[in-house]
Amino acid sequence: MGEILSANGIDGVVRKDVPDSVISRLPIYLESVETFTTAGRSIVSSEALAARSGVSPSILRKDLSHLGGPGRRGVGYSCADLALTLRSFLGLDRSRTVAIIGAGRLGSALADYAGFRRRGLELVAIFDVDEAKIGTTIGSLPVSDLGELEAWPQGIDLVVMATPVSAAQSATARAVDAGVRGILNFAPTVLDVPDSVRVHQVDLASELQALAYYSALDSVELDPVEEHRN
Amino acid sequence: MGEILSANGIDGVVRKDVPDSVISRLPIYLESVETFTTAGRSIVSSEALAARSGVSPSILRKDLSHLGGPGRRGVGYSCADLALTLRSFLGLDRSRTVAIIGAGRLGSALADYAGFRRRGLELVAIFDVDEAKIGTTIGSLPVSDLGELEAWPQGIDLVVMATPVSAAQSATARAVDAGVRGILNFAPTVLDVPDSVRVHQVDLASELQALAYYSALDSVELDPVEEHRN
DNA sequence: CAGTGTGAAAAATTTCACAGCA
DNA sequence: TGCTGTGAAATTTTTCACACTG
Repeated sequence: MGEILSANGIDGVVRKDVPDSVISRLPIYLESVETFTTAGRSIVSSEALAARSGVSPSILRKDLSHLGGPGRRGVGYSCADLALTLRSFLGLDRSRTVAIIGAGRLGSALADYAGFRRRGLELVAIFDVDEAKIGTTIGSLPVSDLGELEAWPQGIDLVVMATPVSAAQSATARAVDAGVRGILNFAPTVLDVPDSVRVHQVDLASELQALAYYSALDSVELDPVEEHRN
Repeated sequence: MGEILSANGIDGVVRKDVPDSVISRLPIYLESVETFTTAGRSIVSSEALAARSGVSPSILRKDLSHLGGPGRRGVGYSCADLALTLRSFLGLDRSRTVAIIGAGRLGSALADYAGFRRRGLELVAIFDVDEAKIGTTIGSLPVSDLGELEAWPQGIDLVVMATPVSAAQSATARAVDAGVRGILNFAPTVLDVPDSVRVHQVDLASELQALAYYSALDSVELDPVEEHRN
């Protein structure tokens, strides 16, 4: 632990290239290992961590090997060390500023949901364009005018886009101008952004429609004793 | 168009095996093609559809080829036919019943969000265990006691799980007993279900943490003229 | 001809199986 | 001895390039 920083380029140099598929699972491992820590465990095996995370032990070990092999052979992973390594690797040691754009039902719900702070994220603003909403309070945060986004004092790292489809692209343009680096988009539309900005899509209806497909399938055989092997 | 039904096994026979990765994109194509229809287009090319959907044209064509090749060579895809084919393939021609479990902030917001009906989904119930919430109204639906889930008259195909982590597994057990076939889980925990039930996970904090990783990366070179090729 | 459909190649991801180290 | 770390194999997914058809 420490090699990670060099493999990582804390100053923005190289950062070993880790596949997206791996990155997307690391936060889940972090959450799992914290559950074990809370439960009083100090060491955990790849098998237990994988089970809690919903993946196979081999993929968990392979994924973690990208962080320099944070475990001890014949023993397992130290919960405390692994959590530290994961947080540092994900860049959560200095907490990231998050803003929600869209103070409607969904935006309001998301503002409450998910202990941001516990997970290394700091919700610093909620924006809207609706005069009627600006100035009202959600949780303990006031709703600000979207026009203030670009000049926001602390700077904003990440945005949760909770606007209607019709407003999403123009709000995105503002966020990009403000230097936002990642957008979690709940509007069911593809956002146009430069390559320097990453967009992850969350589409409730599409997810449900995909589930509908499987629900129509008859529960044909599915080798009944199927579980993660190895 | 019609071959799809036989490849599909409307009566629960074979249903050609289509990869999950493909299934997850079909709802997006459906949404895109409906946008074109609404805009008055009757024919659309793989290039235009792919651009609107955020994928490459070649993957779109390959994906759609699983539905029996619904396009016309030298011409493109008929918007109307393609929408019909997609809906039928996904099993959305008869609309699927959906219930939300958890009438907190998030559950309430999701109940409003996303025109369910327009997308072939029918929100039929919202459940909670909290006496104080049961009987109140969200949108136009009353909140029902979770105990009523199993005996719900219409039967429930899909569930959106919007409970706290602590309640998610027990609510899942009830849903499974009630014959639910798919669960969209917003609680950041892995649900234990039989193989006949599918779970898709949506984890706000994990998504943001993954974005945090990329936001920490310096916007190094990224061949600036990068776009979908072919 | 224009643009889909599709084998074949390439790339990415997952699984296997065991070497290596506490 | 036990469990991680990891090359190599297997599998899945994406891309390519062009044959095919209206």
